[in-house]
This record gives sequence, structure tokens and C-alpha cells, in this order.
Amino acid sequence: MPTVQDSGGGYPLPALRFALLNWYQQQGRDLPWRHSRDPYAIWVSEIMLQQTQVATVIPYYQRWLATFPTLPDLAAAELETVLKLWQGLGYYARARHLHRAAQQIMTHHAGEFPRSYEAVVALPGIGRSTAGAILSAAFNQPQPILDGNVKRVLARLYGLTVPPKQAEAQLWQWSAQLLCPQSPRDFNQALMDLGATICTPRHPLCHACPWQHHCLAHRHQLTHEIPRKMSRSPLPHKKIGVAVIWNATGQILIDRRPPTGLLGGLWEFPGGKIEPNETVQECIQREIREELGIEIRVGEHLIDIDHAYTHFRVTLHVYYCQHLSGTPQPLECDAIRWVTPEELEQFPFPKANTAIIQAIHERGRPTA
DNA sequence: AAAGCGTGGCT
DNA sequence: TAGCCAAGCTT
Repeated sequence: MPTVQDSGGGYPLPALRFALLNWYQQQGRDLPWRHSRDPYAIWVSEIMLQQTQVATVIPYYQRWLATFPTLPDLAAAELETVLKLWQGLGYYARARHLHRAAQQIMTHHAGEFPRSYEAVVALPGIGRSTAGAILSAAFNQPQPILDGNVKRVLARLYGLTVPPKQAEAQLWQWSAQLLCPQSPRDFNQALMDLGATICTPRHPLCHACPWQHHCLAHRHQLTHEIPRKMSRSPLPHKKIGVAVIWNATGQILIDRRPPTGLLGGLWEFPGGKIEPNETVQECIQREIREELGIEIRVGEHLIDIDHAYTHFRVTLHVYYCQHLSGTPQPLECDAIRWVTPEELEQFPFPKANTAIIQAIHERGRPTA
């Protein structure tokens, strides 16, 4: 007795493949990295595209290739330069891994991007799906992929009734089994295009889908229920006191975050979490004493900023401060610098901090 | 193996 | 406004 999950529509694989490839030939997207067969360029695009939409990636991709045209160019760059180029794209570990992987390829692979799955998936920042995407796109190797688009397409095609997270092995098997052995490059790209343009999360365009008559979700009118979602707990909300500390010569104190973890390697304005029964001013004074070992006077309010990360949301309460005494030390960070407002542009800052920089330029030096 | 890790767009 | 979602990987 076939269930909704394992019947697969009952169509022969070649018919499914042909329908998709034919659609892709006519309706596939024209994307910058598809003009290249350079594994380095394709690798860069695939890393940028992790959890990130095409429209966001394109300008970053163009700037990246203009700045680092080849893999050795990237390997030879400073991490700071790499992070500055990545600024605003998020998930900054991707940039750190890209940089480190380039250096590993220089030393372990003579500067040539490796062609074996084992060697590629061993590189930092490259998992199973990204390895498959690179190897199929660059070398036309028959390696399956499984990103968000493919998960959604396959979940609907095969009528998957549990959340995709609970059926990873099954989804990988479907992706591998479906993959066209003659045209793995085009097939994988087609699968992603189908998910991005037709089989979308909210309003799928089933009438224009080459798999409309093969799709179990469509047949059973379950398109809007699949893929099933996992329930999430609400995001905690943190209140943060932030100091823009000025010295007597009109410079501002910034610090670099530790090299790993949240926003690792990026610069920021110092501060920290407001404890219960603590005013913002008290928090800022305490945090600066703990983090930098200096005394300050908390002055005028600059700006409040709301920002949402993946796992929590924050409100930054930003105040101008005056340096009173002590030499700042990197007690809880990686490095410290006094810089002029103009010099702030040279450093990689997270998004929530760029609004602070903007406000500094508008307000100027403290009046008192 | 479950949690951590950014940001922009849309509802 | 707050939540959801998007070409996942690492620890």
C-alpha cells in the first residue's frame, strides 16, 4: 500500500528530469556566476549564497571578484580587508572560512581548487550541499545538493508530511536519485531556480511548474501545508548600553571583537548588557570599567537602535562619553583603537553599528 | 545533536 | 511591530 510519502508520483525519472531541464532552458535565471566555470568564482558565489538571497549577493559578488580576481589574491589578503568587503552580508564566519580555506588551498593543493568531493568538503565553510553545488557547477560532476530551495521542492514533490529537518536522509536520497547523470550542472541549477521562482514558500506558481502533474502536494492540495514548519520559541530581547567615548583630541574609542563567535573579528563601540535595577548610565560606566579598565563620564544621549539577530533581538542605547582617566586595555576584546570620526569608515562594523556611525557624523563632537 | 550564527524583505 | 523566511555550516 503506497503512502503519500513514498509513491513519488509514480513517474519514470527520465520524464521528470526532461521536464525540469526543458523548463530551465527556457525559464532559468541569468546569474553572474553562471557565466563562469572558474571553481574559485563559483565557490565564492556559493558561500555568499548560503542563507542569503540572490539579489543581496550580486553586488557583493561583483565587488569581491573585482578585488580578489583569483584564489591567490584572496589568500594573500589581510583578514581585515576580507571582512571589510563582507561587511553587511552577515554570517561573518563565512568570510573567515573563505579566507582560511584559500590559504589551505595554497599550501595543500598548490593553489588549485580541488576536484574531489572529499577534499572539497574538508575545506572550512564547505559542507555537503555547498560541495555538491561547486563540483556540479564548476566541473559538471554528478553530486547532489540540498539547500532550502531543494528541500521545499522535494518535500512538495514527494508529499513529505514531516518537517524537512526530520527527514534529511530521505531528502538527500531523493536529490541523489533524481539528479540527471547526463546534465548534473544544469539539473542542480534548475532545481534551485524552480524553488526560487516557481515553488516559492508563500505563493507557489503551480500553474507554471514543469512538475505540476508529478507533484504529490499539488495533487492532494497540500502545497501550502508543505514543507511543515518547526515551532520556534520567541526571541529574547536584550537591552544594551553603548559608549561612544571621546578623548581630548577628538578621537573615538573602538574595539575589535574576539575572532570567533557572534560578529567575530568585527569592530564595535564598547558596551554591554543592562542588568536588572541598573540605569543605562550605570551600565555603561560599569561595562567600560570592566572591559577597558578606564573611567568615563556618561554624557548626552546619541541614539537608540533596534536590531534583530537570528536568536535574539536587541535595543542599543547609545551615549556620548568623556574619557576621564586610565589607559584602555583589551580586557574582554581582541584590540582597541582611538580613531577620528573620518577613520571609522575604514573598519568593518556590523550593521547595528553603522547606524551609530551615521549618527556620529550627523551630531559631530559633544557640545559639553 | 541541538544551538549558534546576520541581514534584508515581506506580511 | 514582530515574526517569518532565505543557495547551511560549525561545534
